[in-house]
Amino acid sequence: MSRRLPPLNALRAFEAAARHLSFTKAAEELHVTQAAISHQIKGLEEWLAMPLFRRMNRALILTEAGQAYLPSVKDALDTLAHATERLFRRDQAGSLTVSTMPSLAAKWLVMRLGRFQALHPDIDVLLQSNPQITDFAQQDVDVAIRFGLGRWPGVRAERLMKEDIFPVCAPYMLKGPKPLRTPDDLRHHTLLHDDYMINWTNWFEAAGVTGIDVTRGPRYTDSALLIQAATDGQGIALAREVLVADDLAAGRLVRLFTVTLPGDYAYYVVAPHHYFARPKVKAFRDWIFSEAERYAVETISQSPTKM
Amino acid sequence: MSRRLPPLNALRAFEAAARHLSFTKAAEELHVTQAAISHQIKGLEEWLAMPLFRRMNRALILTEAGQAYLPSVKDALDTLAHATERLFRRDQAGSLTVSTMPSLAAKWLVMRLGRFQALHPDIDVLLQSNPQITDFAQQDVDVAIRFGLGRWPGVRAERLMKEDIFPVCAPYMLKGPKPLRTPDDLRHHTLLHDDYMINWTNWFEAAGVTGIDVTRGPRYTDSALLIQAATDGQGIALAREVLVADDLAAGRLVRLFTVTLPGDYAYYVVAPHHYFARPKVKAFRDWIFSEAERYAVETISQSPTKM
DNA sequence: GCTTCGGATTAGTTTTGCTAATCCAGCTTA
DNA sequence: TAAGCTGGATTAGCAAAACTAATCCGAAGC
Repeated sequence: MSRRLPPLNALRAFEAAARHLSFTKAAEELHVTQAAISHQIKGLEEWLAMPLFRRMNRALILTEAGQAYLPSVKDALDTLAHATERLFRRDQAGSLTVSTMPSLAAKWLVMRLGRFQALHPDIDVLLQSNPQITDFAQQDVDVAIRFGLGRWPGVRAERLMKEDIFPVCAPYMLKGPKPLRTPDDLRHHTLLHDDYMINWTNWFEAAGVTGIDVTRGPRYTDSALLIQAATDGQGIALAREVLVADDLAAGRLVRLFTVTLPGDYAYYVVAPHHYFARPKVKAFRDWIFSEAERYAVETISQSPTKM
Repeated sequence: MSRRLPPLNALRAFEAAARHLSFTKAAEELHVTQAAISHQIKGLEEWLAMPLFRRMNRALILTEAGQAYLPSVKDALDTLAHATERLFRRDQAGSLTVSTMPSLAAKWLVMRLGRFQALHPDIDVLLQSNPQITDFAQQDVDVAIRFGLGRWPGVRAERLMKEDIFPVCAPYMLKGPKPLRTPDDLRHHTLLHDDYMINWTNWFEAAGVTGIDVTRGPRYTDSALLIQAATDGQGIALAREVLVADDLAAGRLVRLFTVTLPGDYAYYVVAPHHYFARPKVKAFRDWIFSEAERYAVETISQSPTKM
């Protein structure tokens, strides 16, 4: 399957010069100098060992060989251009695969996607819930939202939202047999653990409480399940603000105390650098940043004042 | 008419890698290293802002975009390769335009072309008789045979045959009223002049004759007409050996004396350098050199001994 | 644990593409 | 007739693309 092909770039120059019957006009069209076209045609004629043009004064004439070659060259270049345009067009609509943690998907993203759909009715989001870091080389993912420090190698990470950590519980627990007035009261309660990057040790440190056994209590790798357990009254969950914001607003959960563990960790929009130039990825990125902005405004107007 | 096209060379790499689903095999096919393919694919994916392959361990998978792109890219490259092959093939057969002086055409080349035709029945020689130096840039000439010093700019000139100059006349003039025993006898005869690069002055010098008026007598720009006039008994022609060889052999002309004017001038096969790689030009060049060789052998065996 | 496989990356070299400036030959205009 | 214009060719140099050898990486196989 060995094709004998001349320098392909020179074919661009040839086709343009042949159409215009002018090196100068071809140069204009291709945004290069006349000399560049002259060089390319010369090289092509030498490669082919035959003239493609007759150089008259102030005129260019196609040789028989040039005339014979032109239709096919034009055809091939058109084919390539159309195929390339079709690729770009398919990148402006159709499906967009977004990968993110199950918790963010369930607790934050899903209830907002309707607004993306309304804004971009020709883009279908395929939400891929995956706790693992996305390997873009091996996975058909267009863009990911990850939680972390943002320093993943080989990708571009744009910081979307910060995250605060604090305890939450079901509202009725406030009226239960065991008090919940100070952080120290937590020693009498079941602690629900998020195994995904956060732990109670750091929070107790920040709260200035010691002597509480943080090794006890149910552990969840899926933060959404952790939150569900808290909502069901299974115990006190150390939760991330973004994931519980809606439950707090709906009164399904209440926040305990004012001690907040600010994290170095945040949510990032992540993809290989050149993906960000793709229309669909860009549309999604722009939209989600506006959602994060909107969320931040709503959160400020509902600042914690209780406890 | 502005097409948006990716780097075309990279499309070669893509198509080969996609067919083989292997960068290594694509590299083998294109006679480059695996790294070159890797670079090209990477560059193309970045230019397109979308992945064309999934890199698995020991395996390569085409993405949807890659799958969509491949048929058109293959099609275009095939189109170009076929068109190029057709160009080469048309250069192996069909017409071959040969430009030369009218005299050489009439007196030497025409009667030999039959042998070229027998050797290459698929090549039709178009013999263009033209006394001017060929301008290959403006004229649709594949190869020329010129008479001169061989130092024409911008072309390759291969020395075909040397040329000797001497007087000839019709045989019956030897028995005429005016003697023709010594070069000095020419003062009583009509001198026929070839206006194409040679003149009687140089010959008389070589013959050691003085006092003959070389400005008198008919002049011909076409050497073939000069020879025709001599054959008709119009006078004594200063002729070039190649052009009168057949007439001498046939007895239509006889050579006078042994004084020969060797010339710096010779016959050359002339064309732009890269034309010599073309099959048709090469076939003609090779053939005409064998004819010149053959002619040289025949001429030696018929060395001048009379007078 | 070592080897193999196959693509990715690094650092450097070679080739191609391109530029600005100038040349060349003819044509047009004043 | 001289000057200016037109448009391709050439020169010399720089930039970008293409390619190389060597090495790295991650997984699969033995």
